Amino acid sequence: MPELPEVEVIVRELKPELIGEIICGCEILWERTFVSERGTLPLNLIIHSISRKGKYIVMTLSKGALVVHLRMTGQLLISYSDLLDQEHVRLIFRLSSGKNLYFFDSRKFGRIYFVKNPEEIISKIGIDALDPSLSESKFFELLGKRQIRIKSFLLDQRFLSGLGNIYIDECLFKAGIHPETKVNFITRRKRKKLLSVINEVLVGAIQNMGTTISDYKTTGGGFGTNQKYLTVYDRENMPCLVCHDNVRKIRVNGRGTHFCPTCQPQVKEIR
DNA sequence: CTAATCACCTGAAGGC
DNA sequence: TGCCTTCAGGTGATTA
Repeated sequence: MPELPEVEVIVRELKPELIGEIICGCEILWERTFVSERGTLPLNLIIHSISRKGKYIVMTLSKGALVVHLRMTGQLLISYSDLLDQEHVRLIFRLSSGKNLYFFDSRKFGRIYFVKNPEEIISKIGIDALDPSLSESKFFELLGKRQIRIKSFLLDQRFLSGLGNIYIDECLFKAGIHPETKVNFITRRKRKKLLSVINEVLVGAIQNMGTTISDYKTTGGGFGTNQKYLTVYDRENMPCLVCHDNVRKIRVNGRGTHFCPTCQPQVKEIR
């Protein structure tokens, strides 16, 4: 569930804790969590910088980089105490200051890659949804004349990265676009609206420290509050907060998709 | 190009 | 209580 805002909050919390630290130990408790050519992490590398692209966390080291994807249930938590006996610990980095960086992940989907160059991973995904260089014209160009449904487009990280199921439903509601609308049927006006809504929704969610539905926790162990402000996600059969029509739930690309049939009318396709 | 399905995993929730 | 089924959703691979 961590999407762009949750990952951004985690990155902001990790920075002051980890930059300058030396990784002096790495214990892998679930093999598939850690991916690298050698299968192990060279020790005594310094953490130089921490950044994010889409839902990936990038930690550049004095040699190579760690790239983390939390997928559904991954959590990065920092603790001085020994949490080895806790459930769902998949990997532990021991740091020079005595701190430990724990990777928890109940569903084991999360991955930590060690690569020479983070571009090996992050060049495969599209521009970050909050990248300042994402102009209207660039966004319009990405949308283009695709026949794909808008929800599928936003789920596909190769076009625009960072949005996941929850924020996509929220953005499409606020932009008044039905999730099954084919991209090429979205007017210029609506495209413009969609981009500004994506910005508002993501920035707002970061201010609220993310959305905690089930597993998400910040690195400090805190919870987000953005779930209090969700308008359609997980509100099936509840009244729309704008028009009081019932929120509907359908499946798009196998994902539960929530929308208001009145605020997000289905576009009549010509021909 | 687009879409559907499955695989990867576990825990929570619902039905009986 | 308890067993069984379904659902949750990020991504990649495979198939239609």
